[in-house]
Amino acid sequence: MAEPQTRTRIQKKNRTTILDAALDVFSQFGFRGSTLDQIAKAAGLSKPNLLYYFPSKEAIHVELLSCLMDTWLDPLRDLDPNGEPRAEILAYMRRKLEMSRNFPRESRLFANEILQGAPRIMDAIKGELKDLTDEKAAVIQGWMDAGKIAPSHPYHLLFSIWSLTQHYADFDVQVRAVLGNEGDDPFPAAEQYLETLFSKLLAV
Amino acid sequence: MAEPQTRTRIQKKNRTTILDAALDVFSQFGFRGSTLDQIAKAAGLSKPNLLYYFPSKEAIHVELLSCLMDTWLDPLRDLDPNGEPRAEILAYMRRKLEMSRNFPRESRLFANEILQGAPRIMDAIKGELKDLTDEKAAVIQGWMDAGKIAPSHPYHLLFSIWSLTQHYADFDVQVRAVLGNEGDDPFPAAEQYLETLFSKLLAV
DNA sequence: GTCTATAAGACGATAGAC
DNA sequence: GTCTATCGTCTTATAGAC
Repeated sequence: MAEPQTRTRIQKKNRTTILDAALDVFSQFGFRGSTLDQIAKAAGLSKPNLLYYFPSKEAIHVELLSCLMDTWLDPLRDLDPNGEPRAEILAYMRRKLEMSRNFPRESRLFANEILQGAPRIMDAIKGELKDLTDEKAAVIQGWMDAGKIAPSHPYHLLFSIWSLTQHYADFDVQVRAVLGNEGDDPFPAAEQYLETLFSKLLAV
Repeated sequence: MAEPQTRTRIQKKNRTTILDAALDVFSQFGFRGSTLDQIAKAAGLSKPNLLYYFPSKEAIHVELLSCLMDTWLDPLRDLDPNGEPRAEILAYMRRKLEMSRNFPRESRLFANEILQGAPRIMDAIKGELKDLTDEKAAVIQGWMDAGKIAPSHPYHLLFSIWSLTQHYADFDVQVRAVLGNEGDDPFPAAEQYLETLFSKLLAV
């Protein structure tokens, strides 16, 4: 009963610490390739202490994935059907690229899960993700039909935005190794290139 | 001494069977997430028998990766500096997309290795891959300088071909889930879309 | 060459002291 | 809440029969 807020605050802090450490590990090695020992060491806690806050290794992973899905779709949700079509799509691309820059671990966690056949996230793929994609693809198709942007394939247009932007998070070590000077930030040039690419694609 | 060719033929056949099974498993779960039991079961052999043909789990993985690098760069090697610039780049994109269609497991094996920080392939990335990329980026830069194709970033142009084409192998289950009718082949529409995309990007 | 049996250690999870 | 100790299982690799 004494200081319940303090206990809660410590609990939340430890849960956050564990999830952050787990994101480090799971995003790199996937679910099967990650161990509680690695996560415990990264979190600076003992292994049994992890399992005091989460019932199992899988529960930690599931928690990360469901948190991820919530924010992962935000950039696409913000695509405004009433906005200026070309500007809306370019702004969506920029938001996705910004997510790759600011949340590369989340992008790699997602990539790892998809590569493994999406066993723990297929419901969300066929549900939330597909529903939102269907909705926004219809908006884009409407813009194409109205002659606001050049006609192409709405779904593959969205796929191309996903793959091009997530590439800079998922294949970060390759991008930096090929560009050399690995301390340099590849994102400014990437943004400029992608703006050119999509501007030309969408121009009527 | 009796029938050495037969023994060799059996050995080669078993090595091939093991490598094919290992490709199935490693491409899905990565190195750390895969087990010899899975590979043995997929190959229809016993676990000790695997280790009769390869000294260790890591040796199987390394063998797969070095075989992969040999063929992975072929499409880019075939980019002809003396060809017609726009046609050469489009043909390269088509060759890469064809590799994603015909060798999706190899693409996912590569993606898994890069996601994990490329621990067993970084030398090849900084060596063969970077050298070839530098060489072909210079060719593309030359074409841009000569006004044969629209100016952009040669390296990011290559990155965009890699990410767009490999996406259809690496994120295959997502692509099919979002498109619905998962038996349908997404590659024809993908090829058409990517041809449009790069045609417009390169047009002077 | 292929198998069963097993060593030696890593792994997820639990028990119980503090 | 956090720890040490430990259980039972999984995993890589080896030993040795056939």
